[in-house]
Amino acid sequence: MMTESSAQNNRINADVLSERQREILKIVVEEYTIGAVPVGSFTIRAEGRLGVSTATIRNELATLEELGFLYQPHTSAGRIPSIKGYRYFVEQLMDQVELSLPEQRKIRHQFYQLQLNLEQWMRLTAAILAHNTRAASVVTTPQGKQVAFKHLELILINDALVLLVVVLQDGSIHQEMLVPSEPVSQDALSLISNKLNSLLGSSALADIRANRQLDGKEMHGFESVVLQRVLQLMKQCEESWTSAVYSDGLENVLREPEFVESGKLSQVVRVLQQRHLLETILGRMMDAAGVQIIIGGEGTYEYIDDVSLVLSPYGIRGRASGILGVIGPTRMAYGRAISTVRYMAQLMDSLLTNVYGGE
Amino acid sequence: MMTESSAQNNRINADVLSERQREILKIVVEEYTIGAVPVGSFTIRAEGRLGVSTATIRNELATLEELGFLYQPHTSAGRIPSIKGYRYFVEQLMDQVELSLPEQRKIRHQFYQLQLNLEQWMRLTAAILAHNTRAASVVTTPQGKQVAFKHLELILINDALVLLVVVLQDGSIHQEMLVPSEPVSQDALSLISNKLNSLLGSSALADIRANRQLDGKEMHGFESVVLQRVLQLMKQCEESWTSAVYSDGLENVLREPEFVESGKLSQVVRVLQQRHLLETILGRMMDAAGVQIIIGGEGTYEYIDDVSLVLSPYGIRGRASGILGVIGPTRMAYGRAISTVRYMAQLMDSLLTNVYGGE
DNA sequence: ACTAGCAGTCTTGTTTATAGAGTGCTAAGT
DNA sequence: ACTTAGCACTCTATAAACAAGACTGCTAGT
Repeated sequence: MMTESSAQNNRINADVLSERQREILKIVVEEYTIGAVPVGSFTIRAEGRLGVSTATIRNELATLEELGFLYQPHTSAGRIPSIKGYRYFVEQLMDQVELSLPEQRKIRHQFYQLQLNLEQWMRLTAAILAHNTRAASVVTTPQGKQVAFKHLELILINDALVLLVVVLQDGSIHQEMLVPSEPVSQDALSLISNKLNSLLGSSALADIRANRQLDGKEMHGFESVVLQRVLQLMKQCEESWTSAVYSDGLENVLREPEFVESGKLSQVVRVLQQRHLLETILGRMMDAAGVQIIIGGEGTYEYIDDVSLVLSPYGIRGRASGILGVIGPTRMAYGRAISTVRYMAQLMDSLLTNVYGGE
Repeated sequence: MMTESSAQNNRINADVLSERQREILKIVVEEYTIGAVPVGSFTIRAEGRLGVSTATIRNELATLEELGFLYQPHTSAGRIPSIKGYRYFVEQLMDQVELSLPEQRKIRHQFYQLQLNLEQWMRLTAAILAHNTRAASVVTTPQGKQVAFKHLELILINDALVLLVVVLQDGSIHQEMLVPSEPVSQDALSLISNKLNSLLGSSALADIRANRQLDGKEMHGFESVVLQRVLQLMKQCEESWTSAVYSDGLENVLREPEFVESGKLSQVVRVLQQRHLLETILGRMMDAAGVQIIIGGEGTYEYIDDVSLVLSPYGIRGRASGILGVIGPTRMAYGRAISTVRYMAQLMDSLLTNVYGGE
């Protein structure tokens, strides 16, 4: 028996299948993707690409099933691609097409209408992914490899309340309210922020911690409160790398026939809603390069079957990265999904590099 | 025939029903809420609160149906509350209980563990609402009645990029990247931000617009770019009042029997995902006081039937307000939902007033 | 090596029968 | 004038039986 394929070890030797078997497998996947109905020999024959009879096709189908690329939900039904079948399709059979130029242009155009606002970019990316693939999309904000301080600002809201705004190196902004133990003036706040800004410079969290000089300096009460909060904030950023998750197109997926009944929709919703699931899955993506495909949970993720993910890291080479991609039924149009995800990742790469990468 | 009840005009005269009819209607709603199965005379009898025979109950049920409080999905099935029935239940019959003190304490405790961070509050509120009511929750950020400037900051990211951070009166923070036409220094940026900060003061958008003085002042290129962006940003805030929507517990609702099949789940998803639907619904809530209940769309919202909303505005009296609440099947536990929504709204009121309200 | 033909298997849809839930009505009781 | 026991009736839900159809796998012939 062949070893099980998995996301980690998923290359399937191309030679195990004859050209005709490859063609048949391809047709099965394509037809099943369209119709969501098991594909039989007559349907394949009707496709016209094969010049052989249904009997021959049946023989090949039997072989493909034996090899684990297809299965029957029951005797006397057509064939459905197995996870292994999808895997083979994706790696060996699929027509790798790029998004058409008009589509690319249209997408770029939508971005150019936006201001230089990361949040809007993420939202738009999620919307485009969902719309183009007719699946649900996920986009996480790009996060710097190491958390480093950039700037802080203290703003007096009223005499009992101070707004602390911290800007980190990756451009992310964090806010928090502070209650000073005694009334302060905006001038006093400006002094503190100037001092801390020049003190902290652009240092990474580790550097700041190491810098014993900070303790040495005399800090009066509120100053050290601010410093503590800044450090704590940076620590939080370091720990949870998914600051925000944008998602769109859930309604696409709940129209799919495999989700209308059965609890399978809840798998998608769970993945999208429960932060730690998403972190588990996306966490393993971070170090990968290019578009990654997880088909039907593929052994590693027990809680999702019948659900596939097409994901890609994106960001600025070596400095910051996020994840974007789509989630849909195993029976998804992988070609379109992959090309869309790849294009969006590249687009975000270049947008981010243009804007932030000049350093 | 009676006039249709609606969210606007929904008081139903208490006198139309006898005490026994009221009791029966109450039992029907309660039982149906639990079981999701049409309630028949024997079930009502078994409840034990009524000392009469099933035949008598049947007569009363027939009357209640005639009056429009109940209906049968088909002859020889039990009764299901109609929208009117739910309405009457909610207004006249329901046991109005507060959240128990231990529950209140537990919730407050969760908040006190958080920093003074609005975003975290919103998230927690959404989580608590969803968990407590076993429905999906929605929370929108409180937004000031009028958009007013508070502070801006310009931070040099690199020589081709400037981060603009704008803080508005309601404490909301907005960021955007700007590309100066020619390289600038941080010192130059500080000059600009100081100038604009003192110029704009704490003025509302309308005041700024009216202030022709701004045009009069000579502004060199980048300075006016910044000003333009600030104004545009404030305009956007004024137009769309839902800056962010937090939601949780969608998985609760998709376990409900009326949603497992049929397209009814998509109603909930649509309301939660599609911004403009939410704005339509929540928009009418803003001026109301206290907990509002929309049952099964109730005529006004055609796109939702079999879905109910329990919502409440919250915020700082007269200055800022958002909406929080839950969305679930019409067959939801209104008592629990209402008491939870009310408590959370009050809690947020007091938290916000404590922090921001001191002005 | 391929294919026509066919028996066999399984699903799906339809029909029919049955049991059960619940009603509405009537007639009798309080 | 209510209330209630009893019963006929209706409709659903479930199961069983059956026919039609979809595919297959196999065999034998090209």
